[in-house]
Amino acid sequence: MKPAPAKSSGKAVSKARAHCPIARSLDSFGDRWSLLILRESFSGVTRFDDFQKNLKVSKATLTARLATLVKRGILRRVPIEDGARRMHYKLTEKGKELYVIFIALRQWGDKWTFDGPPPNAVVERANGRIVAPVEVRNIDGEVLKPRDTVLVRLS
Amino acid sequence: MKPAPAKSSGKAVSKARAHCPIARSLDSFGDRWSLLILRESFSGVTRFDDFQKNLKVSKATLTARLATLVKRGILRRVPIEDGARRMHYKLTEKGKELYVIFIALRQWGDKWTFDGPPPNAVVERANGRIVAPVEVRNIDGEVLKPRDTVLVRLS
DNA sequence: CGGTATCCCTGAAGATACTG
DNA sequence: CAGTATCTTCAGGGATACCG
Repeated sequence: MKPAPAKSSGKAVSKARAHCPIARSLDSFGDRWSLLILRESFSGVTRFDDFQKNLKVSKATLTARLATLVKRGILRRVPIEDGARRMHYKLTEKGKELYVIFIALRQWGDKWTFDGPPPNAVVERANGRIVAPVEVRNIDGEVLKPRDTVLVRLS
Repeated sequence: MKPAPAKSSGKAVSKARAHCPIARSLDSFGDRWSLLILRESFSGVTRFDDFQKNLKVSKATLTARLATLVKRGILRRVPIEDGARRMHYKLTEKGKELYVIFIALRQWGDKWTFDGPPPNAVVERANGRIVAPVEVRNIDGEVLKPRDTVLVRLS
């Protein structure tokens, strides 16, 4: 496929997106279904059918989203060794490093997007203690606020 | 008169989305433009025209996205006290708490979505030191990995 | 089981023009 | 400056049917 359909209209990637690591991140997994698929992945789901049953997504869409996530290197497609044509979709290292983002999104969503008290909590598996809110820290472990940091271009 | 209009097609919010704090988070600010607008907000931009010039977004779209962010309580619309009809769009507390998410998205995007070395880095304003990678920690400050945590429903 | 192949509908967003 | 209004295009995704 061509990377440049020219045709400026529509969903062409603007320069503002192309150079922004935040936009590039969400372009990698931030669409309607990919993050739900990845949420399932972090819960241990690996099979097409399980994704489909859990998410109630159409098969065509699921196929497309899984293919994209594989192409992006976030999931890996591995055949199950059982003689059948079954497939596993497993998180790559790149995918696993989305973990902190997902936890941060969860914490913010639980805190701010429900009317009542948060309906969920992330807890330690071993002892059930609530996980601390994710924070930005410097290399000394001190918590940083928005005004404490700035972006620099390296290239 | 249909008992269940259902009207399933299109972008209706599925149950999978409605109850998922991750999906709800991205539904709040994860669209094509909102996160770029918020990126600008974290850089100190507050005025319509500055958003428009920096992002090269159409005015209609910018108006719509700003309105949505205000409605969601992420931005606040405040008149500038200069006699003119100028407006500021400022981050609310809810908006400011997106900070850690944006930093995490930036770090992941810089690390994984460029072919060469990361083109950007988040550094401390005061001394230029690279900010540590955001991590998930328990209340004792110990770093947690995906297998160490689980989601529990409170309601 | 794990997909393809169509067909259709919808919403996001660009372009352009107009307004107080 | 800070929007509205209108028109159009386009990609995502549901529904449905089919396949090895």
